[in-house]
Amino acid sequence: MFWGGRAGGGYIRCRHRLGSMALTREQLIDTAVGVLSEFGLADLSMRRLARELNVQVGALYWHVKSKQELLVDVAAKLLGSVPRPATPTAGAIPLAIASLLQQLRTALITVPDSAEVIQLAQSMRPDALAPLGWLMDFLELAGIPPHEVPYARHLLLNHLLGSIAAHQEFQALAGGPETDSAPDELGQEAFEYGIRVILQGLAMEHPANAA
Amino acid sequence: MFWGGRAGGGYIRCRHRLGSMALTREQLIDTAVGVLSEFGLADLSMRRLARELNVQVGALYWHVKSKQELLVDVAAKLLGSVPRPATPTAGAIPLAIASLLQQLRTALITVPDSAEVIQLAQSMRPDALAPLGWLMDFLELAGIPPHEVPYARHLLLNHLLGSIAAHQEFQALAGGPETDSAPDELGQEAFEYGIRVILQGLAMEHPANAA
DNA sequence: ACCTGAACACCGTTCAAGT
DNA sequence: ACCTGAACACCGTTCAAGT
Repeated sequence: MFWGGRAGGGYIRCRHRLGSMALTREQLIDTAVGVLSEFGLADLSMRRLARELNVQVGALYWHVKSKQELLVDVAAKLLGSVPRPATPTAGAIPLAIASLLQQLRTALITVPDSAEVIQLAQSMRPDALAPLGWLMDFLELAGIPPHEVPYARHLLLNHLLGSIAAHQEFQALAGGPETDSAPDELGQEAFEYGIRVILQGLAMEHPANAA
Repeated sequence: MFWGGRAGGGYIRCRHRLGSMALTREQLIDTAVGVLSEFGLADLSMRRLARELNVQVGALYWHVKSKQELLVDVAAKLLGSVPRPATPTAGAIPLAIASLLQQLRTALITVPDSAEVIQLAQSMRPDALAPLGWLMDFLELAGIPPHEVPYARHLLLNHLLGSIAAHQEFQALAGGPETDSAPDELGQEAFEYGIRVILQGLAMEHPANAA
C-alpha cells in the first residue's frame, strides 16, 4: 500500500548527477528506481527526486510528462532483468509459465511496493511490460481459447502481485528486511502453492492443454 | 490505484450534519463511504470530509486516530451488507465459497477503488473484515491442511480484489459507469472463470475435499 | 534545449486554546 | 466532551522567464 510512515530523511549515496552536465531521462528513472528500492513508494515524490538530482522540481517535467508516466518506466526497468524465455515445447508449457513467474517474483520481491508500481504501469500502458506479454503467449500456446487467455493471465498476475505484496507487508511488520537466514521461504512456499493450484485448475478447465 | 484525476468539485446532496448537534464517528464513516462511492479514493481526503460535514479538519481527529483507521471502518461498512452464510454440508462447500465470493463482489463492484480500501483494511487489521474470516472457515471445513488454508484464502482474495480492480479500470476507460444495458457481464465472466479454475485446482491439490 | 523561481491548489496531522 | 484556528511539513503540476 501507498500508506505507511513517511520515512523522511536519508539520501542516496551517489548524487547521480554532478555539476554541470544536463539531466537525462535515464538518470531520472534510475534515481526513481533507487529511491523506491531503498525507501519505498511513500518516499518517491517528484520533489524528493529533484532534491536527489540537485535540480528544481519543475526541471523534471521537461523530461517526463507526469509522475505516472515516470512510474511506468520505473516498472519497465524493474522487469528489465527478466530474460525472454525460449519458446517451450508443448509438454513443457506449464513449467515455462511457472519459471517465468518465478523470475518475475525474484525481480520484484526485494523492491518495496513493487507490486503497486507494476499494477499501475500495467493499467496505464498494458503493452509497456513485455514479460507480461510473454505470459499471454504461453497461455495461448497451451491451447486456451483466445477469449479466455486474458482471464487466465489475470489470474496468474493477481496471484504474483498479491503474494509479493503480502510477503512485503509481513516483512514490514516483522521489522526490517529479515536480518537472519532463511529470509524468504514462507512467502516462497505460498507463491509456489498458488502457482500449482492455478495451473492444475487451468489443466482441468482446458483438457486440451498439457499439465 | 490511488492515482487518477482529482475530480474536484461536486458535493454530496445531504450535508450529513446540520446545525448544532455533535458530530459522531458513525456520521464520519457514512460520509466517507458516500464520498468514496460517488467520487472515488482520490477525492476522499480528510479536508474534503470536513468540508462535507461543516467542521474544521482537526475536528475529525477527535473521532478517529488517523485516516487509515477511518478507512478500516469504511471497508467494514462496505462488507456490512454481506450476510453470514449458514454452515454448508460437506458436499456443498465449493458452492458455498463461490456464492460468498459472489456476494462480496456484488457488495464492492459499484464502489470505486473498493478493492484498494479492502486490501488496506485487510493488511492493517486482518480481523476487522468478518466475511474474509468466513472464507477461511469454509476452507478449513473443506479439509485443507491448516498451514495451507491461509494460502488458499489469499489465492481467492487476490482474485476477487484483482478482478474488481480490473473491471473498474476497464469501465473508467470506457467512460462513465456504462450507461447502456448489460453493464457487467464481461467482468462477471472473468470473475466466475477464475473461481472455477481455483476451486478445481484446490480440489486436485487436496483430494480429500469435495468438488 | 534545458532549467529556475515562484506560484497554485492541494495533502495528513498536531495542538493550544476556546466552549 | 467536542471543536476551532492556525500552524507544520509536505504534495503534483504549470509556466513565464532566464541561459
